[in-house]
Amino acid sequence: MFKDMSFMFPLATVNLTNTRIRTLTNLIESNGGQMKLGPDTLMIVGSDATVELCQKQFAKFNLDFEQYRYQFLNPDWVSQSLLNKKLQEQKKFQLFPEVVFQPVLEEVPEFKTKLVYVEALAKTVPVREEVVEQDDGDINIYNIKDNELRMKYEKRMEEFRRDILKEYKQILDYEYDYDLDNFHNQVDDGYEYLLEDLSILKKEEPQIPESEKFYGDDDCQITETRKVKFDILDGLDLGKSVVNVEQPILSAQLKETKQFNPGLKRKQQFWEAKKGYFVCEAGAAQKCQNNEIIEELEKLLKIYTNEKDKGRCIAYRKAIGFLKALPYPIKSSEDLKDMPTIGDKIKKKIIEIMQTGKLTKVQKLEGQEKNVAISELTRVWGIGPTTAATFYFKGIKTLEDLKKNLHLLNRNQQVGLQLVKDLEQRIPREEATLIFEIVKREIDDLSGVQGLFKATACGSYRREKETCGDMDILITRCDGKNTEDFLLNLITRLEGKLLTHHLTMPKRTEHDCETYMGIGRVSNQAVHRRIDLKLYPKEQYGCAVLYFTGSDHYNRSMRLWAQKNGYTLSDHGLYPTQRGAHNKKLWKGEVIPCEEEMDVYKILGLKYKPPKERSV
DNA sequence: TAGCAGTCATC
DNA sequence: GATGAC
DNA sequence: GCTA
Ligand SMILES: O=c1ccn([C@H]2C[C@H](O)[C@@H](COP(=O)(O)OP(=O)(O)OP(=O)(O)O)O2)c(=O)[nH]1
Ligand SMILES: [Mg+2]
Repeated sequence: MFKDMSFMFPLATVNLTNTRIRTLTNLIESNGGQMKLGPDTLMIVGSDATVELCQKQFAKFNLDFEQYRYQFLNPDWVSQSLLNKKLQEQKKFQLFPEVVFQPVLEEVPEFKTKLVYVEALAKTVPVREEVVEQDDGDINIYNIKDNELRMKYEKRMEEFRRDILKEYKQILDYEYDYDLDNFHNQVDDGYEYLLEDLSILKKEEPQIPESEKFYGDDDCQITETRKVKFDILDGLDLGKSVVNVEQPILSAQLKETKQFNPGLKRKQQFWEAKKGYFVCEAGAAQKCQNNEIIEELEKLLKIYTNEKDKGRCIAYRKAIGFLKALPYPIKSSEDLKDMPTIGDKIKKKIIEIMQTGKLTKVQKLEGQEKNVAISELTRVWGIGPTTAATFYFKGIKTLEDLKKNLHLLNRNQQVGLQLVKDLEQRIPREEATLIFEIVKREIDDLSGVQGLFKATACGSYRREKETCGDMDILITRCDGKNTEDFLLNLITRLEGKLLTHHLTMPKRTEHDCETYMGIGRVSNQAVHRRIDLKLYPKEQYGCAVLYFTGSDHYNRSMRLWAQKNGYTLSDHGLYPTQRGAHNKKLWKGEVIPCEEEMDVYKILGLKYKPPKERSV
């Protein structure tokens, strides 16, 4: 129940961008408040503390909180509505008719749109930005030769145009229950259309001198969306008079990334110069020289993880990764000059650490009751920052409190709680080896043929760490044949010998992989350990070991590099990928076969790193 | 100002 | 879709 | 929080 107060804003009058709304949501929700965002209103429920927070945050935004606070609501009503999930359903919060909405589309760039002047409406409307390959102009996909067919087609196109315009009008008139993003999704659904066809005229593009233009490897350039409503042609017997209606244009025309990924060369050249910034290229330093700084920054990272401050998490993680790759110690602020990932704020913090050995910020935050509680609660497997925070606001602050509230935990969390003391201990390498041996023996016994299945111990074990947080074992069938039920049988056989608890059972994914997560121990007296078993088909082995060996930050770095170079890298494979504005995926090609880790490094143009050097 | 890795399981 | 995990 |  929310005994506290609540207030709401008509979004129309508050200049809150997406980013700001996200910041605000995070802030409020991580402090026990609630925030609901409707298409036109922003509602906040919380205590006095929440109000204070909002005031501060608004001040940071340079906004006067009091001016915008619209009204207080009856807390009982809000409690009821939240409990009944009414608010989520009420798109417009019609229960507050006194709120006057004023459209300010330009001021609230809610969606990834650009503003386009629509002549027919005599208004500027936001239109989602899209890019697509432009062919050299010779191929006209509406190349319908038969006149009658053409007229039929054009008639339909006309109707379609009218519909779209009507919808746009509705949006603008607020008759439509609008959610522009959704609207575009709906339009996307089955439709493809040309902006020109909607009489939406583009603003003049800025003139780029010919010398600065880049037309891509194959003299083609993505400039604008070219869309066709596919089902508009349904029922028309077009014979062969229409080119390319069968396939979406993107996949039909962009066969070879290298050839058809426009601007890729320039992009790759650009990132090549910054290759050193990627820790996957630099690799971990043989001996880490900046442990003191790293330890302190990691504390801050942990705090921000608990606070769910995604942006800062990323920033600190990158900075830490970079320091781990640095082969020399930082001695003075001179050393910090021009270091990537280390900006003004982090630089200042590093200097403070060098001078005093610690951070006042950490001291301040670490001691706060809420952070203490969340750190404590997230020790349990299955409880993350959000769950921990909700527990905290229910007054559950320690593991002891959790034990009294077992009904609030799911099965896995209960196991996690029961074994928390065991699971947070790291595994000595010898014991890890023993676990691996047990699994390997069972694999051979089960398959009946020595070496038919290959098992690889990955994770920190493969990176030659002295202790491991858990066991990560990757299994593949060397002859590439069917592995139906193998993992399940393996687990059943290991139940008496190693495994004690199951967390998730194997299930085929769309990529033909299976994952088991569980807990086991080498003897009845031994400590319980987390054990992950993964079964991947042989074709995916290269990418799978690469992924499962990590470290997590190393993976992210490598995947970012792949992204910047026109690929997508995952545990299943390496794919050529074309991205448009805002890194939106436009096209994903066929998987590039990589049976070995080395294949991935070669294709990405990165130096091979032995596992040991991947501990960034 | 937007994006920051990519995927899977569970609820 | 949110959360948590690897 | 950093960066294109
Ligand atoms: O967010 C993540 C977490 C993990 N991994 C990969 C890399 C990692 O090496 C592997 C196994 O994960 P685990 O959590 O076991 O990490 P680890 O590197 O083995 O360290 P630890 O010693 O804590 O087990 O899975 C990721 O790609 N992303
Ligand atoms: Mg591990």
